[in-house]
Amino acid sequence: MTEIPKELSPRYTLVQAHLREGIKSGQWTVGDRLPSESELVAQFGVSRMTVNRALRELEQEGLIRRQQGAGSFVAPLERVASTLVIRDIHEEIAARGHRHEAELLQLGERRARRGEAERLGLEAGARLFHSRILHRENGLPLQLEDRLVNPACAPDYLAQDFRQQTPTAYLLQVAPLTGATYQIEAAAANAEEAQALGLSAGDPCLVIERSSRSHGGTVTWVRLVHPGARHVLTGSFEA
Amino acid sequence: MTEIPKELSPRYTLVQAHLREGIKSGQWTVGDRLPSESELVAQFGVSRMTVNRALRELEQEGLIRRQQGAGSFVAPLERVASTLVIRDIHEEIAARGHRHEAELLQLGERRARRGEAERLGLEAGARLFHSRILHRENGLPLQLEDRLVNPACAPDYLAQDFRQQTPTAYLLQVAPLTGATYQIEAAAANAEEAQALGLSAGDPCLVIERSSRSHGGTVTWVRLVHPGARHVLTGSFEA
DNA sequence: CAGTGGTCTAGACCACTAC
DNA sequence: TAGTGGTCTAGACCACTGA
Repeated sequence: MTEIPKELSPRYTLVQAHLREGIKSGQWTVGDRLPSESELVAQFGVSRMTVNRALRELEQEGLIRRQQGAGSFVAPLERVASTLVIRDIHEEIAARGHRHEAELLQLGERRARRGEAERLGLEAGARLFHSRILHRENGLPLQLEDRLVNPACAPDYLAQDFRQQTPTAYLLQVAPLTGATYQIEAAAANAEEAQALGLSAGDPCLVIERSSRSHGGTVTWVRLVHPGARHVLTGSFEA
Repeated sequence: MTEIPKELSPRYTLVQAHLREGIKSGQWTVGDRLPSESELVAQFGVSRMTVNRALRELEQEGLIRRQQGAGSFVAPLERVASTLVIRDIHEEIAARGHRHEAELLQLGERRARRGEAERLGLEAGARLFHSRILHRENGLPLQLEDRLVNPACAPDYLAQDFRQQTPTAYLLQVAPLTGATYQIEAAAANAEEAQALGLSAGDPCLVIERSSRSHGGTVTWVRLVHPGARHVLTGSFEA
C-alpha cells in the first residue's frame, strides 16, 4: 500500500522524534496527555502496530507513562537515573589510550574469615581463594583490587597469570555473569591501602564493592579502592 | 485462530522466559546462537511479530545480541550495568522512615565567580542565585547542598522556604527536568564542609556534582557532599 | 458507553549474512 | 541463494478508564 522509504529512519522513530521534540520544547509538559494511538495513526499515516511500538519504547525509556483506558502522558522525570557502567579496569584504561599494569601482591587459598563466607554464599570457615592486585595507569596507582573467589566456580583461579589477564576478565570467561550487586562509598585509606596506592593513611578513596553471580551461585566478591583524586564516575541522562 | 489465554502472561513473555531460562541454566552460553525467529514461531505456535518483540526486548536489556542475516546470540555480559538513581534527599530519608530537617545556611543572589557561569551556560559575571543547605537525618548531618540556580529558569527561587520543600523538589516543579549529567567522586572535606557536617577537615566524603537541564537550558548546578561513613550508593542487575 | 492502550495474527517486502 | 533479522500493515479481540 504505502511505500516504505529507503535509506531513511524507520517510521516508528519518526513518531518518537515528534513526541520527543514536543516534550523537549515544552509543547507537552509533565502530566500532559499525549495524542492517542489512533490520532497518531491518522497523523503519520502508519499502522497502529507501528505507533504502538513507538510509544512502548518511549515508555521503557521512562519518558512517558501509559495507562490502559486513559491515555499516554508525559512522565515526571523526578529522578536522575542513568545506566552506571562499571567496566573492567583494563578496558577502561585501554579506552583512554593509556598503559595498564597489574602488580600481583597476593594470591592464595585460605579459610574464610568472619563475614567472608557469607559474601560468597559458603559455609563458615570454608576454603576460598584470595588475590590482591594493584592496577596502575601509566605507572600511577589507580586501583587496589582485593578479591575473594569461590573455588567451586573457578577451580583453576590460582594458576592464572593476572599480569596478562585481569581476574575480572578471567572469571567472566570461566563463569558467565548472570547478576551482580554493588555498593559505592567514600572511605579513608587504611595504612595498607595507602601504602599500596601511594597515599597517606586517611586520604579519601572511592570504594566499590561488588558481588557477582553466575549459574553456580556467587562467584566472587571484590573490593576496589581508588584514590579519590584520580577516579570519578560520570554519567548522564537525556529525556 | 489460536486462542489468547486469559489471566496469563502475554505470549511474548513466554518466549522470553524460555530463552532466559536457557541462558541462566547454561543451555546456551556466551556467544551461542539462539533459535531463529522462525524456529521459535514453530515451537511456540505464535506469529513472527510476537517472537520478534520478545527477542527485541531481550536485546534492549542487553541479554542477547541480534545480527541481521546471521541470527541471535547470547550477549557477553562484560559490564556490570544498572540504573543508578539519585533521589531527592527528602524522599530518600522519608523512605527510610526517618525525620528530615533542612537548615538554610545561605540564600542569595550574586555575580558568577570564575567557572560558575559556564556551568549554568551563562555569560561570565552574570547574576545567579546561590543556596547552601544542610540536610539532617534524625538530627545527624547527611548532606551539604551547595547550589547555583539560573534566575531565568526560576525567578522566584529566593522567595521559597526551603525548610518546607527542598530546592530539588521546587525546581522540578517550576522547570521540568529534561536532562542531566552527574559525576561521583570521593573527596576530602574542607574546613567549611567539615564544620557543617560535623567532621574533621580531610575526612572522606562522597561528592556528587550534578547539572540539570530543562527546556530553557541549564537550570541548576549542585554539589552534594556526604560524610563517607554515612552515605552509600547501591545497585544491582540481573540477567 | 465510547475511547483508550495491550496483545496478537498472517501475511509482506526489504537488507543483510553466510555459504 | 537460502536463511536471517528489520520493518510494516490491516485487521482483530480484549481489559480497562472515565463520563
